[in-house]
Amino acid sequence: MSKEIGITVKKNENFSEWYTQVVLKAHLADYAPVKGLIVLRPYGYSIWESLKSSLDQKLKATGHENGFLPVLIPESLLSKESDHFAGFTPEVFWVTHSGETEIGDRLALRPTSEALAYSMYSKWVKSWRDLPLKINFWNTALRAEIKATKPFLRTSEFLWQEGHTVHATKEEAEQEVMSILEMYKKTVEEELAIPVITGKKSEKEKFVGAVYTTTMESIMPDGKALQMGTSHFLGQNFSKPFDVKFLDKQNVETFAWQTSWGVSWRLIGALIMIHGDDKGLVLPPRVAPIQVVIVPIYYSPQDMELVLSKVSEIKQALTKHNLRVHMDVRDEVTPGYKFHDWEMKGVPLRVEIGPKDIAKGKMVLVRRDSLKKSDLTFEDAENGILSMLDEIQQNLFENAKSLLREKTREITDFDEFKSEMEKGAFIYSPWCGQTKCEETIKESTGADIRVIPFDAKMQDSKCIICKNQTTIHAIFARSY
RNA sequence: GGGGCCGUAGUCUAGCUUGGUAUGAUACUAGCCUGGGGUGCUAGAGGUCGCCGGUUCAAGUCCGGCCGGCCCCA
Repeated sequence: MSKEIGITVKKNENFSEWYTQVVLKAHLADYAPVKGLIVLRPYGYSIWESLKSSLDQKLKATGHENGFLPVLIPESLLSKESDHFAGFTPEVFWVTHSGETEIGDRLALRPTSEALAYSMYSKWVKSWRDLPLKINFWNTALRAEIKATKPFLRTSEFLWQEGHTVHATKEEAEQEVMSILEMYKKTVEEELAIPVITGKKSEKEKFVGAVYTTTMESIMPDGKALQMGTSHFLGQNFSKPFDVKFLDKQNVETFAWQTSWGVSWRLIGALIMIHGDDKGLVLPPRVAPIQVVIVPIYYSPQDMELVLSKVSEIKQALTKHNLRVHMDVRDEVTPGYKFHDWEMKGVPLRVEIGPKDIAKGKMVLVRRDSLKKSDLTFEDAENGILSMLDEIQQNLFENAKSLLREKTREITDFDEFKSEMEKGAFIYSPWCGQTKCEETIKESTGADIRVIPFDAKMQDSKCIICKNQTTIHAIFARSY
């Protein structure tokens, strides 16, 4: 029937259009009236909630607390750290009036909260006993996107968390940077089933104001890289202008060492791109708002009663295991319609129960990842479904790892580099460490350094551009 | 950053060249029929034609500006 209900383009034929359709048609989000802003619908927000809850637990378990910061930051405060300010100012939204009255010190809608948070921290941190201070904020940030907006990937306001910590020593702060990055990696790999590569950003690509930035990066099916999260070592770059200092055990006034880090709903964008297929969204069970959908099938009122009571029984049994189960009892649409509908929405597992199944004592299971059908007896329902969900989660992760492998190359010759980059790839190449060579690559290929992986081991080699000796192995890619 | 395209009911769309307040489908509501891969019939309801201005007796249609969206190439 009407094909417009479903996804009308193939993922590998028009990736961009496919992505937009999945976001809208799976009811993840919709466009707001202002350019670059989206409304997150309950189905999309639920994914964010799962991700949030998983990360929040880990943060709390490691001594972080949540706080809340206001959205308006006076320009005078935002501009205190000059590099930081210069980096963000092109995309800041400004509030210039309250009612009809012009505001003298105009107010920024937070592009990030370092300035505001640290102006507060300077009041709260006086003694070594006040440290470490580890506060996380679940909020949104606003950065004006002039062109090329894309739901979840590039929006003028985005949901995220930003953590801001203060430490007595450099070592402790650097440990924090790494432990957060590891926490992010674990969360993304285990919950979203997306493998990431962790490492450092180059000087050119680091967070403005940071001493260095660590990052986790992944590659999308179209060959473009996506930054999945960052954790920054700020050193004393902010504690000095914002006066975050304390008296140490020797009664010496000392500037504190700081970190900041964040992940955003961009991760949902990655999830859509990595796992989705021609039929729509494919969700890993861990974050799926609905993990199991049960479609009852019946012809007569007698069958209806029989089927619905069996379906409720199964649903109840599964709910006891904390599974998110939905019973699709709509009678205005046919089973076939429901099958397509839930496939588009990416529900990991579908259960069909009709009179024939009840007669056989079995139900039909259909996996969203492979679309394979199988039987399961009612007695085995709970264990069978639990283990199949685990299998789906695993399988999605394995598929994503294969994608990453397929798209990764190791190249030392620049001509080969250029032709491979045209296809879209993660390219490991030796790099001398100079911004000049990095810029040459950017100009001629559009690719930049996504990450200098921690685990990239390389013999002494020659920079792909200037041929100077180096041991740095960087990953280059075009990016979102 | 550069270049194309688009905006009419919840959704998809005809009408625009050649001006006269709008076509069809789907979804929605009611009743029946159906139901294991996007059911069928009958009736009903649903519209500031993105916004503002201009031309005109008359603008969805022509002109200008703005807002919003999509795609392609750096």
